[in-house]
Amino acid sequence: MKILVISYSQDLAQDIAFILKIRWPDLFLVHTGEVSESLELIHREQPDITMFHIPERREGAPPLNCFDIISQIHNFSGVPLMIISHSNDVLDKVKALDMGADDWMSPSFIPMEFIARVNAILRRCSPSNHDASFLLRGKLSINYNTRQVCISGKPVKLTPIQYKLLCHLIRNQGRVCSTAELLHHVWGPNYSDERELVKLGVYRLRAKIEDNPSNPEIISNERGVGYVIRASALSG
Amino acid sequence: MKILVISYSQDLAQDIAFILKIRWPDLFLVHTGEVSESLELIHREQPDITMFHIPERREGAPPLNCFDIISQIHNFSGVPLMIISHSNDVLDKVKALDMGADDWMSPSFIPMEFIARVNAILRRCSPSNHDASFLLRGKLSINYNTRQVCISGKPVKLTPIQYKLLCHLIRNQGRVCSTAELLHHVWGPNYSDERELVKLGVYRLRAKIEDNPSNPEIISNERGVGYVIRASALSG
DNA sequence: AATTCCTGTAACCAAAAGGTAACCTTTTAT
DNA sequence: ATAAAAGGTTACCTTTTGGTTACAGGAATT
Repeated sequence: MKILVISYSQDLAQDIAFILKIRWPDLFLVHTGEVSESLELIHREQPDITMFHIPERREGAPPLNCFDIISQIHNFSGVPLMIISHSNDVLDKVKALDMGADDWMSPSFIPMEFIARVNAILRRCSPSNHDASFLLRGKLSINYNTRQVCISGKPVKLTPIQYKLLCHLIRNQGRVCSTAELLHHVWGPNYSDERELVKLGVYRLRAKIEDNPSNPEIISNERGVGYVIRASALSG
Repeated sequence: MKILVISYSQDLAQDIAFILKIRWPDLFLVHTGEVSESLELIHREQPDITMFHIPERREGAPPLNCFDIISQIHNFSGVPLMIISHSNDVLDKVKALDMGADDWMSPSFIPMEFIARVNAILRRCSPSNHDASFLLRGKLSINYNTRQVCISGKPVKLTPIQYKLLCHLIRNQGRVCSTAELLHHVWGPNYSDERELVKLGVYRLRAKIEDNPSNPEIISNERGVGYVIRASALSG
């Protein structure tokens, strides 16, 4: 996954790089040079997504025209573009989006939202990338597109019920999900008293995702209530 | 251009419809009914984009789980989703985007920005974006003009259904397409329970494009869900 | 008119998944 | 200490699913 970050603020570039590393430890490029160089870089590197930080103002130099840049890029590349700009002017935002930008964020973004939005764009723009819609929590990763689940990098084949069960627990990570709740969400609204099923379901899921199923670390039981994946459970 | 708006607030639905009419005077649908009906509507109408307004709170009824809805929709459709929600919680936003939403806006959006964002999503997701007249992915090539399909350079003659099936899977490469979705897209909206057809259709398609049909490498099955062409499948 | 091709129906089978029930183990309450 | 309850474990059975084959009706082609 090749990510190109173009920023004229050394600090912001650093910040973005740091954030992106959380999710894409391997590949990214940061550039803080001149516009023409940046365009050249897009052309040469063919990144999967480009983040363009438009500076508020540059001393000496003429003010950068964000729209010119977008249109220039789109002359030779269909690369997904995320604009990062201080401007609060809705007109700027609208114009940028209309000209071909895929999203627009303020530089004071919240890292998690930033990553999520990058993800959303990548998912749409490079559906061939099997990494595009996925969640990484410590040793566990889930790709919601391919429904592929990995534990410590190793792929695990889950049945539909097991997959749904894991997703629900992950989605509600840190909160104890009652047996009745799991039954309802995973098995469906027609089930309500068959709590045996949850027991077996968890057992079978554990058998596939726990290092030592008889001493489970990921899915823990809250006696008399239900099951939970604690925040600390996936760090190993 | 078919736009589906699902809202539980009659007022907001009206507002959105009004705004959308500025840009797309012709086609749109608004729905304000029950969740199951809404899903059914997506299934039947196959909109190009869906706006989902998550209500703040509904009296009497259990609170709507936005994430469940997204995940349910993605079980049978790859329709682009824009979530409209009052929630200011970044975690909600991130979760929704991670689960497959394409954008997230507050109901107090500025109309122009709303339109611009819908535009941006459509630009990326609309089919016209996908059918360059020619596609080359590893060993597979498709000429959309002549409908000529080649595997490792060798031309393959596909029947209409087989061609549509392959195109849909390729267009959604990396995403598991549910049996229902395939049935709907390939066979048409009048089919909904004849899952036998998909089974046979895939079988016959495999017979033509797989090196070893009884050990398929291109089209893989996701038990209990559907079929997918994985990103890695065409490299050979 | 004859033939080929495409599509859908039906049936078969093996494998996978899910469910039932029993039994064992641990925890909790009396 | 003992019984009861909850959860873990196992074995077995039924249902579902997907791959496969055969066949027939209808459309398209010759």
